[in-house]
Amino acid sequence: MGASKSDSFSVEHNEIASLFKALSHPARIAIVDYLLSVDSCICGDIVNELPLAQPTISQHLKELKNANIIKGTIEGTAICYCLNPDTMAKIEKYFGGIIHQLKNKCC
Amino acid sequence: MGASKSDSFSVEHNEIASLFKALSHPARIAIVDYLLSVDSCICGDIVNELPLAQPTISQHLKELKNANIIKGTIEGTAICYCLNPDTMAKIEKYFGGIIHQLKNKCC
DNA sequence: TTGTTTTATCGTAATATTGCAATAAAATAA
DNA sequence: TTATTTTATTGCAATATTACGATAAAACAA
Repeated sequence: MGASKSDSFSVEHNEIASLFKALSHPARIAIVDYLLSVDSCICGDIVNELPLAQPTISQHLKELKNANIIKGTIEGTAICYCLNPDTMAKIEKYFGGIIHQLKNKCC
Repeated sequence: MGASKSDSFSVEHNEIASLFKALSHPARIAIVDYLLSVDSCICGDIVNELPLAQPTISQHLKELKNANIIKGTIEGTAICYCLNPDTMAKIEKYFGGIIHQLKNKCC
C-alpha cells in the first residue's frame, strides 16, 4: 500500500482535499500571490518571478489549472494567467461554513 | 533533487502552504467534518468513523495537531479532540483577502 | 499484580511529489 | 523558409507521503 485510499471517502471530501492539495506548495502560493499583486492578468514573465526552473513552474501552473484555481488563455506567444474567482469563492465558502458551525460548539 | 525548496520562499508562503497541506487529504477533511458534525469535542471513537486502520488515523491526527488545526487533550483513557477556531479563522481570513483583492481586478 | 482499553511509535512497502536538463511544440518575426 | 520566443512534455533521480502490522506506552479496572 501507500497510495491514498480516495475511493473510501466521499466525493465532497475528495474534492475539497484536491483544492487544498493544489495550494499545498509554497511555489503555488507564491504564484497565486503574484497574480493577486498585479492589477491585470499576467501574460508571460511568471518564470522570472520565482526561484525555480521553467519546467518546474510549468508543472506547478498545470496543477493550478487542473484544480481550476487559475485560468490560462493563449495571447500570441505568451499565455495570460488569471485567478478563477469561482474556485476561490468556493473555498472561502467552505471555511465560512466551518467558522459558522464552530460558533455553535462547546470548545 | 526532488524535495520542496521551501528555503526559496517566504515564511508567509510556507506557513499558508503548510496549513493547506494538512488539509490536502480526504481522510483529514473527513476528520474535520466529523469534529464539526457533533455538538461537542470527541473523546475517542474517531477510529470507528473512518475506513482506515488505527495507526493510520493516529498519523493523520498527528499532522492535524502539528498544523494546529485540531487540539487534543487527555481525558482519562481517551483523548478529546476539538477544532482550533483560531487556525480556521486564519485560513478564512487568507481567503477573504484573496476574494477582496480579486474584486479590484480586471478578470 | 495482571488484564483491558486507547493512543502512539516503529519499521517497511507502495506510491506520489518535486525539481530540472533535455527536448519538443506552438506562435510569431525576419 | 529559418530564427526567435515562450510554454509544454519527457525522463529520471531525490525525497515525501500514505498505509498498516507489530509493538509500545499510558491510564485505569479488577
